[in-house]
Amino acid sequence: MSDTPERLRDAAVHTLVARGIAGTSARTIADAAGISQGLIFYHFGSVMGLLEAAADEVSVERAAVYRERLAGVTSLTELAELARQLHHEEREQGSVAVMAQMLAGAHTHPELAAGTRANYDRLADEVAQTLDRLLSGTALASALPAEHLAHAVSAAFIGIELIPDVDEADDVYADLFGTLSDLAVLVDSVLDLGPTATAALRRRLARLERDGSGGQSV
Amino acid sequence: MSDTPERLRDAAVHTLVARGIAGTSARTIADAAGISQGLIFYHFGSVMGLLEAAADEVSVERAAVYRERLAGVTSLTELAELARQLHHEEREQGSVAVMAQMLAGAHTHPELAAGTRANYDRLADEVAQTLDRLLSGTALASALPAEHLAHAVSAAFIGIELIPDVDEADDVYADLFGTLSDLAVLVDSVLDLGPTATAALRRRLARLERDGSGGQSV
DNA sequence: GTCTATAGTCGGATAGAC
DNA sequence: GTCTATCCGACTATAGAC
Repeated sequence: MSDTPERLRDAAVHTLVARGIAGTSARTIADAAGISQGLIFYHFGSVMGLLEAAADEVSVERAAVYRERLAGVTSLTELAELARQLHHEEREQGSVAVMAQMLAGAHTHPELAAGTRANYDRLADEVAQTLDRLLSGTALASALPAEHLAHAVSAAFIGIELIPDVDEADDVYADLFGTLSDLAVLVDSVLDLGPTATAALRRRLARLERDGSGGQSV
Repeated sequence: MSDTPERLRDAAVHTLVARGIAGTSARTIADAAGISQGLIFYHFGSVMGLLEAAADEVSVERAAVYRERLAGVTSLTELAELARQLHHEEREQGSVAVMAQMLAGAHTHPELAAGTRANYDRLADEVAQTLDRLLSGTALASALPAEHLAHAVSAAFIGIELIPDVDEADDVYADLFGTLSDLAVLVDSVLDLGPTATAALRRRLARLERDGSGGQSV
């Protein structure tokens, strides 16, 4: 339990989540780990080196958990519920909060951009695969590309971890995950409409796509 | 054109967007403004004071623009298209990018949290009012509460401004706004289904809401 | 109001003892 | 490997000349 690099990575994650990128320094991390500051440079070369290593580790660990949990999901409604659960766990492990702070830090230290983006993609890919499994073959497969949808959901997650709960009364998170549930229930319901309505929807979507007023876009 | 407080606010916004919260200091802002560093403390008391003033100003300005442009929107598909346009303008004015960096900074400087959250709410409220106008009275009014949906969309916008475009080839933004369009077209199409399908959808949503497996949630 | 100069703190990173 | 001590640059903020 006294593996120093491991303790430093953990302390880095904790400091990043608790104090933000602007409050994360060799000294604040070392204090959190109860270790001498110089060891960061001995083990990781630089503070940024430690931050990258810590962010990568937590990203890989959490992506594995996500993959396992996502595998059990059989509807968008269930997926929205899982999202809410994962968010609660994030409070402790903080992989998305870490990512948000690293993304903000990448504006200051561009060398962080590539690695952080890779971590973001790792998460988004897991979501994309699940969405693809749920949507492919349905009437909405072409109207709602899984990969694009996964990007939108992932971006929302990043944003969610940044928005502070100022007032105890209004719980932003309840609102946000409520919306995900609402949308999921809606799409599930649409998918579950009778054959007549589904056919009508297909025709309408096909026409709109042909007219180019939406769909794949750009 | 030589109003010093104004020049400092502009320089603060520019620095925040270009260099991130961790790279924004009295010196970097003053350099961007071509002005002595001490003036920040004379006019705003502290660096944080300047950042708050700058973020507030750009938030109020942009919210007014949003209000005007949103007023002309008549469908979700149009709304998604407007979102894409506004994002392009953000690159210069940067009100959402500023907000993202301020939110990241609020973890380091908790005194920024309340003001930044207020700026976020100002933006989300404009979106909520538009969504309410578009959705109220439709079959989806109760299934898709405008205020909650506005939170999700706003959070996604915050996240979007943070995600870096590492590879020139893959344009994240195209994906993200493509998804918004996809979703908007889908919901518009659902709203535009014939009376039989709409009635079926209403029944299904009502049943799910009664069973408590989704809807308003929490 | 704006400047230069400076005090005092905190940052990244290194050297050397153990 | 880990520590203490230290260099030096950047930071916030203030003082004082103009």
